[in-house]
Amino acid sequence: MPELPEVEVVRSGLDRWVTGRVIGTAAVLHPRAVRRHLAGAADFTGRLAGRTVTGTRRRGKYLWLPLDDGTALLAHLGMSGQLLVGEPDRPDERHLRVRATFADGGADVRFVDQRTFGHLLVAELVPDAFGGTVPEPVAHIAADPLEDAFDDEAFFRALRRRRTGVKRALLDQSLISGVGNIYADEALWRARLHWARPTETLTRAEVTRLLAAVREVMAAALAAGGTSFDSLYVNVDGESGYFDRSLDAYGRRDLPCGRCGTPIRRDVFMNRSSFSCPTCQPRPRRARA
DNA sequence: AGCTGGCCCTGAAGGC
DNA sequence: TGCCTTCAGGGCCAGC
Repeated sequence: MPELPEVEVVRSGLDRWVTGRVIGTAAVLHPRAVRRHLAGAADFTGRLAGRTVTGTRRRGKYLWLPLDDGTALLAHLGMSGQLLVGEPDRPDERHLRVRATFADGGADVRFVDQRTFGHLLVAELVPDAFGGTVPEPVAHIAADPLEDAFDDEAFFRALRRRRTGVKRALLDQSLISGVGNIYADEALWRARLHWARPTETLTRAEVTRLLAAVREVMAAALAAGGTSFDSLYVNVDGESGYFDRSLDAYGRRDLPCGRCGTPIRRDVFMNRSSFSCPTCQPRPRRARA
């Protein structure tokens, strides 16, 4: 389940392979992979043919390749999406959805996605709220916590205005982008906050602690090449990261908390798992799922 | 307007 | 053995 660190590993891995190269042809092998490209698969491939890739960019969990005509190839990996680089004559992967070849005949780029929650599209680059440009579908999301543009004070004020639980807020990409279920649980564990804590009761010191925890856990995951909890996330060479060995809360049901030894508990809300330490992260009297 | 829950999708794993 | 159920979850959107 790729979150910010995993997407960044993919972006940086892709960079030297694609920057400056001219796209030859693209092929869509599964229509669902381009379902958000509303003009359809033929328009999608038509917009890529002959374009030069000018770089690689990322915000939160979105990754894009700016093209030489003011558009960009945008990718969201969803739960199981992979962008793989390799020799064009290798066999098709089982869940190959989109293939892009290059005019020089060298290594191609493939979008492989078992669960089909991921997608690709081509969109115009538009100005964002921070003086840069982003693909149009990315314009509505917040900066991610590793960007200079992220405003800690504005995040604190937004949390105080909300009437929801802190984990739900962490997963809301319009407040802070790039955080998914794994890093939300890890950051809350590090900051000793329960997932159901009402955001309007958070103090400035707690939000500062939480943001520091988000940044620390993401930086550590990045350094380890990302997390691969269920082996579906891989870098452009098809290799898994090993940060899952360093997880303190996520997936550790009934295992001892690394700080106090209390068994980690698993709760279900938002139809997903939340792992926390009952001692370090006591449930607030007033809880908001 | 802000917030919540349902839905999309596939394959692995567990239960009977 | 084999079938059925459960689980993984990001983002969109309907509806309250």
